[in-house]
Amino acid sequence: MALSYAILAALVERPHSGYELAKRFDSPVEFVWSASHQQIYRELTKLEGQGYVGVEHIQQDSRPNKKLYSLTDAGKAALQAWMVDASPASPIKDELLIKLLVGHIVSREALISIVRQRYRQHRTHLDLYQTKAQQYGPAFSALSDAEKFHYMTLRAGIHHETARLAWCEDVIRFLGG
Amino acid sequence: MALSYAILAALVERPHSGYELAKRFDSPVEFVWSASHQQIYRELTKLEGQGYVGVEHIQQDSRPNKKLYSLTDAGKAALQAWMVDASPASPIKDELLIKLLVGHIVSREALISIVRQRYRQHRTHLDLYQTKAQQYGPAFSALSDAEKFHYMTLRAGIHHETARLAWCEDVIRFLGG
DNA sequence: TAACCCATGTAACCTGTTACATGATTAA
DNA sequence: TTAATCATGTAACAGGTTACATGGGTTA
Repeated sequence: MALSYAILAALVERPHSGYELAKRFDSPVEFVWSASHQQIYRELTKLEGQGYVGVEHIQQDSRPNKKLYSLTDAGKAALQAWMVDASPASPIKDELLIKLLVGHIVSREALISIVRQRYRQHRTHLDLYQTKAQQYGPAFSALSDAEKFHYMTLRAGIHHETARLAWCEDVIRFLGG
Repeated sequence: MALSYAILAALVERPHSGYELAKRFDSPVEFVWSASHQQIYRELTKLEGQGYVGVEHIQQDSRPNKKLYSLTDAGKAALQAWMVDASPASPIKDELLIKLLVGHIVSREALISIVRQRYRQHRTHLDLYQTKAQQYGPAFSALSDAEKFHYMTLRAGIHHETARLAWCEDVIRFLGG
């Protein structure tokens, strides 16, 4: 469900090929949603069948031909209708929590190691979000509406990674790392 | 994958029936993992086939008979082996982010409404986590190892909900709510 | 008498992951 | 010559959601 709307949302900005969408949905930090190219091609086929996206076949010489997908009026209307409904908070579902819950059945060293690895990942993600946020500059009011909204999604990433980092620090301190 | 290990982790504490597991995995805030009863019964069948859990059929008079599942040595070993592997951070995947990314195509009022609803949920969740955390009392060092580890998972919930709340506040301020 | 708790399941469907498959162009 | 980029897909499987199905005991 959400993936189709994430695709429609990406198409609000401009038309994309499946390949382009796949690249944008590739990294857990790049876009607001993530998915594999297999999922995206499957979903685009469905969205086309529903009339929510239109396709233009583009012939290319020195590159494979591609299909450019764009948002139809029906697609935009469906997206808007979905947007005004509530989105309940989803459960946390972090594997590390399972591991920590029964942490007493493995060695402290092993736990410290996996929490440290995770700490580094969140550090990297946070740096990425912060670098991107800085590109919006200090003059927030000078930004376009679309840019301001995009900035607010970056804020979510920053809050998220900061909280995860703080938790990893708590745990490492507790484990005596 | 993770669900099976979450079940094994719950069985570390004590044997459970499918119904009991389903109750513990029911709420997004109650346990470290969530799943429906359908998923749990399916998974238990698989875990039994793998020899990771054992079943005891319990006859009851004034209640339906039940099956008590407990962790086998093989199950515990599998859980331990899984626990020492790294758990990469998973993508954020919050529908609200999609909605905010293209927030300019719906009314501010609608956005404020859905963000406020979400804010209230995170408030409720945070209160729950904090109430539970207080039950561990101020004497952390007096707790058993298992209790300390459980407390650390509550800390994750507290960090998580606090971060989400802060983000909702950012967004509401931005939207002029 | 209605709703809830206990207790277990099947079936269909949707979403997400992993593996397989192809093939030209371009940059190191 | 090796790897990356562009570009599209199929197939099998695992994980998660929704709907359907049953039925006794307890509490309001």
